Amino acid sequence: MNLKELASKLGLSPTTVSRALNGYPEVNEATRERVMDAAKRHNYRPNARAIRLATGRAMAVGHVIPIATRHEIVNPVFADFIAGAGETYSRNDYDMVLSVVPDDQEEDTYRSLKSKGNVDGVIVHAPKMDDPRIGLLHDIGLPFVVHGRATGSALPYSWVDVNNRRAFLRATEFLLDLGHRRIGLVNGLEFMDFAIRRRAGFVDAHAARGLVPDPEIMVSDEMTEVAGYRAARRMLVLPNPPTAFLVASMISGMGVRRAIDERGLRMGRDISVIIHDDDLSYMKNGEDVPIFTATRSSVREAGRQAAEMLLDLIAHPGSPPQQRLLEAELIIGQSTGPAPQTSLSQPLPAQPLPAQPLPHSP
Amino acid sequence: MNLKELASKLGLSPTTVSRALNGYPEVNEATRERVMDAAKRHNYRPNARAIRLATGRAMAVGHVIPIATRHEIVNPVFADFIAGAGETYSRNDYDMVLSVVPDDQEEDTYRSLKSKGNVDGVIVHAPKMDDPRIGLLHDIGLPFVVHGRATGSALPYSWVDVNNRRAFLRATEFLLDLGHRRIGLVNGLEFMDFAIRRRAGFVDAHAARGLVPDPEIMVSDEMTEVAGYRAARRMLVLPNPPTAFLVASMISGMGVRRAIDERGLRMGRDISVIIHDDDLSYMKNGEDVPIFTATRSSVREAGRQAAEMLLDLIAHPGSPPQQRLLEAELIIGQSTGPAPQTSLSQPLPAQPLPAQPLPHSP
DNA sequence: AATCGCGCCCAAACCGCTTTGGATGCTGCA
DNA sequence: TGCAGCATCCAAAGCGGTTTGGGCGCGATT
Repeated sequence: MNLKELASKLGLSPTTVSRALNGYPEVNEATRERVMDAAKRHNYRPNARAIRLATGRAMAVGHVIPIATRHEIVNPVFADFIAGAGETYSRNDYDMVLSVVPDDQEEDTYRSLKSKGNVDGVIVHAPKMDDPRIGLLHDIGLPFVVHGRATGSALPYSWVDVNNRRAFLRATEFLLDLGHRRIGLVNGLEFMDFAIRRRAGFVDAHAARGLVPDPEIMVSDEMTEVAGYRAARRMLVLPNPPTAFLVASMISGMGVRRAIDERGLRMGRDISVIIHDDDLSYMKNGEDVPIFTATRSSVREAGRQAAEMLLDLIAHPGSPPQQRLLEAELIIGQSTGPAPQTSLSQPLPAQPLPAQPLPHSP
Repeated sequence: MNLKELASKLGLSPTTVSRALNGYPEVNEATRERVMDAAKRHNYRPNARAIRLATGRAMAVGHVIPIATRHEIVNPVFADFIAGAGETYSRNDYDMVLSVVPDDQEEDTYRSLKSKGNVDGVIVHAPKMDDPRIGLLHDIGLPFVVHGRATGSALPYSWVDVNNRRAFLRATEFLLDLGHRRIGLVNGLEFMDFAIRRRAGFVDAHAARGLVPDPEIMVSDEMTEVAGYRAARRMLVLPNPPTAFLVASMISGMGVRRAIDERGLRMGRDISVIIHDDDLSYMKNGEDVPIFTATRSSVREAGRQAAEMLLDLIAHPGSPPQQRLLEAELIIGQSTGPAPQTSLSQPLPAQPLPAQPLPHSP
């Protein structure tokens, strides 16, 4: 059932039917109702391909996911962001198209998306310092919103980001207020923009009290359970181990907790831990009471907002770039407490460590 | 730069240019090269919207992701599956469109995808017993491949699945061979097809040796860290606790491990654990040596194969349904060992449990 | 010499919508 | 009465490709 058939069935021209369905004023209300009714009865749904060609709009938004042989973007955070953005798209009758491409083809994918007209705009994921994608998208004139920011980028651009610096600043202050003076930082990879900002917040909070954090207990690595475990493990066997950890993610935090457990220490009593919680739908930080004290910010909500911003940009071409900075809240859980009075610098009566290679901090 | 412009620049008709670029035989080889060359020089890329309308094909595959207020499909496994499927699509110049919709709109979404012509086929995720989507898609004539199977479905349909029953059968046998007689099952939600099959494998392995597993130590719940922790915790305080656990996922396994650590037990020595490992890209089961003994099967590879199957189905309409059963391999890690000689039924000199509500098995 | 077949190319129809540019008839006002 | 103005509808031209149905020239066949 297409427009022409429906029109002839109604004894009307395709023009009028099209206008009736799309709410144009130059059609009699009685006629419109008749058309609407017939459309529903015959289950008519206009062909999306024809609409796209006729209007010149793709009614679709792209997300490019580079696949590397090394560490991948395809991470749990990404999935939840996509879910949030997807909600917005389907509410607005937009399609979400995902392009999973080898990372050396990412640039060409954006060019192709634009020139083939597959999408009206894109979301840029996981920005790095001086991210080249911003200049590229600006050049080819494809509307975009960055999830995060790209420090060092000269051009203005639209973004939605969490105030990562402030979040880690506050978390660090909270630990300092509890009396902790040696805080281990288990950060994400510090060529990622968000990790850079978190580190800055961590350092600044120290600096504000005349302290300088020890580089020995600041680690930058992938946000996996194993990496978190290794980082914490290494720090805990130092002569002067940290009394608290600030950790980049829930998953890393589980690794940190494992290292703590393994040493026979008790999280929240012997060692405090604060994580960043992206509020993932399938990885809740506890149910009624939070397990970890955390800086929390819903990445799903960020997805919704980024998508809304992009649709707005698409609807109003030539409008200036928009920005939105979301604040993380500090959730107090069971993993933090006052710094222990007794020095932990003496070897603990803990279980011997199982034989495993001890990686060094990168 | 569109076809017409390119044609006039070459002094050819659009017909010939189109044919030259698409490899049709009725064009002189010299002419073809001239066209190819000009297309490259002018960076001509045919408009996807026009192609779709003209050919009547969407050149796109849909994935519908229902969003529930309760437990969500948007899980880590899903993300990796998507990544695998996405690789296949982009290699074949297909788009992947994700529809994130409230779960009560899932059916209408499939209808709409079909009648509006957005996609040429869909992948069905997370099949349940007697899944109604199979009948629906069959009725509306939209090609589809199911990731998993739907026990009880009468119609034949295409699917890609892991041999979940066999995987858990072998894992259970392995534990029984090690002398374990009380094995706790920490399963996924048992209205999901894969969880039903895993349970069957677990039960069948017992039955083959004349054993009947104790329902008291078989739990079905979400595959989260917290749920895994709670399930294991509850079983470990039983008068007759299990000496081994068979666990549905890596994340659940981390919760189980936490419960074990908390009791002061040592995984692999006091308690054995086998998990199912979906081989997620960002959640590796160790690096050189596996942490957990595991039944491993790459969900990403399943995504690739499901996508390939679907594209084949689309390319050959009317061809019979295809099926593909992937076998999981049993990876021996550090989390399993012989059943302890001494009975664990006596209360252990472990740390007291922190006050927390003890949920009962559903 | 007439015809056939083939290689090569083109004009035009078509895909299913939107949108421009009228056409028609009726009302209201000078 | 004449005409502008408005409400309502339609024919046709697009969007940018693909595909059908020839057309033309030339060597080979009869």
